Amino acid sequence: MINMVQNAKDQAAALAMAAYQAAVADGTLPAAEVKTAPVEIPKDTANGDFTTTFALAASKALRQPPRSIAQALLDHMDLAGSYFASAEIAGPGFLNFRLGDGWYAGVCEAVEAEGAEYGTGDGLKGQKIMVEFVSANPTGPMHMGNARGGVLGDTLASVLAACGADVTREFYVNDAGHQIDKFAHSIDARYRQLIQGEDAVAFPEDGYQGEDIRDLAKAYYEQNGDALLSAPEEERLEKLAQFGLSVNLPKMKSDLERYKIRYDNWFYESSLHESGYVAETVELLAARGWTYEKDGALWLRTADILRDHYRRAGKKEADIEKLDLKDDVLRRANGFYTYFAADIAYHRNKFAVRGFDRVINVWGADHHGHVARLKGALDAIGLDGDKLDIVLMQLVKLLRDGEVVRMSKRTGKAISLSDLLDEVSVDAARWYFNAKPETQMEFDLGLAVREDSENPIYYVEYAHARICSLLRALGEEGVSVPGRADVSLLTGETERALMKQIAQFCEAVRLAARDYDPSYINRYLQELAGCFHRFYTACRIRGEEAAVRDARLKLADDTRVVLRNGLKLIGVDAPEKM
RNA sequence: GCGCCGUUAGCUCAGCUGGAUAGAGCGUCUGGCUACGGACCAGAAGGCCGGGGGUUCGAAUCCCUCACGGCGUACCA
Repeated sequence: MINMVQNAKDQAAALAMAAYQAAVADGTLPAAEVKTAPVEIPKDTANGDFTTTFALAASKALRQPPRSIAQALLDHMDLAGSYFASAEIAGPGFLNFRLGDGWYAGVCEAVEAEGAEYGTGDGLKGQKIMVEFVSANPTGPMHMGNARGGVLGDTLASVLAACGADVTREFYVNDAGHQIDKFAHSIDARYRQLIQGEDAVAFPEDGYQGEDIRDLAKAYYEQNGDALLSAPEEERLEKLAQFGLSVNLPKMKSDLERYKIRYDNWFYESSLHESGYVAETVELLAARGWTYEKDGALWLRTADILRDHYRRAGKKEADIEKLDLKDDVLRRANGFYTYFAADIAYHRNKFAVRGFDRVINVWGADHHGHVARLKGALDAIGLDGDKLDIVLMQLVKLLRDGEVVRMSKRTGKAISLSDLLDEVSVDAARWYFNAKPETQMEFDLGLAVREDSENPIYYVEYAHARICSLLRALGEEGVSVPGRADVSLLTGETERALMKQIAQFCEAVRLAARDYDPSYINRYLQELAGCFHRFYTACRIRGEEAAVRDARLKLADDTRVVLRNGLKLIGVDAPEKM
């Protein structure tokens, strides 16, 4: 992994520190406890390519005005053999560095050397990480929230893998518990209505109203007739639930694959119940003294667990009281375990059985109340809740021509993921939904088409297609991309800006992984495409003198590689023609 | 009530661990190839960064407070 931005930052910091030491040695500056020199990239290139605020930050400790410190640094600085061609003092005491030819050459060499690997790193090497995302209830079609969570989780997994992590993508199938029960009762009612008439059978008040439930009942009836009608209720529900899942799960898988999402593992909640792992986990909590019985149910002392946790974190007692912490039921009076109990078991399995170093869950923000208690429960069974990271994603507000559309599965009026993909291209949807997790998004179906043509994805894809077209045109004239080119010929503003942007790719990947925010890649690519379009407008390639032509051609090809790498990271095609 | 997230240009959103004159896209307006793809480029207009305090050389960024919006506060998941 070659990160020329980081290299330059490190070098600028080292140069500043060396200059400071030299200035101390000859008495120009007083000795003081000084940390490393902070290095930043100025927004305006008129202020150099890199800058250090050393003089500003150290002014107080050294008891000298920033500009005189900066002058002393400059007087004691030796740029020979460095990436930098010059340094100068500006403003209140910034020390600005300007990059030399060697650095730019290094950027192009890095792309040349690493190719499809360019941008990847090893910062997370050796880390076994799980990203669990979507995990939608298999009781109905996936909705817009899943469209967002799907992109976020999948792309986050890609970004982490690009940083060297050993990543597993997982879908948790909630094929047990109350929701499935409701699902079964709903299909059962529709099935009986089908045979005995709508009026003869009451539909459960809290049942799933959707048309898809009727379809499932009808499909079962067409395949198996009315024999089930005379079976005991328990058997009927069991059979119908299994039938429903056998239809819905493959549909979910294929919808997700259409969305270019493939999981390494589909984990079934039912397996945790069947193996006794849920019961065992609850017993473990009981053995450690974290449970008690009340009203026939088994409760977890969540309030105590969290109170301890907040105390350790230094939260004020009065603030803890205000939280009004409550305990949770693990096993109902009827003997069934709650979803929470299963979830604790599931996460225990992730760490204790499968040995993940870190587990990331992408959740809708409506689940945020669940975060602290799940982490707390993991602590309570002797695991480390801090190894579980929850990415809370704000929900997508669905509008149709400015009016809010309810996303509930119960009403059956939700717009499903597959409906969405019928209206908008997969790439456009993937680009659009790859936004910062905490921003609330609005998605207006009435504007979906306009949204599509305005989508910046086309700006980025166009840059890639343009380069490919250029390479084709030159190839037909017998001109191919040179192995090596003299990058020092590329001194134009747009050329240098493009090379600097290419160098930034490693940073974009690193930040996306650090912040669990893969939308860094979108913004980066948009900027890269912009740099390329400006370069392309300002600089001709075809017909230029051979050395210049080759250097520019090389730069265009490097851009193509980075565009392709970046688009691949977010699961969007890099078209050669549009 | 308590808690989490948010509030930046007409709209959708950036702004990395506090840094120089707050940015981009869309929309509006004005320009730009007989030349490698005009799905492009250049320029203009458009901002008390929700309000008010505080911290310091320096705040959109950190702290406090208020307002507004979304969400949560289940023997649902």
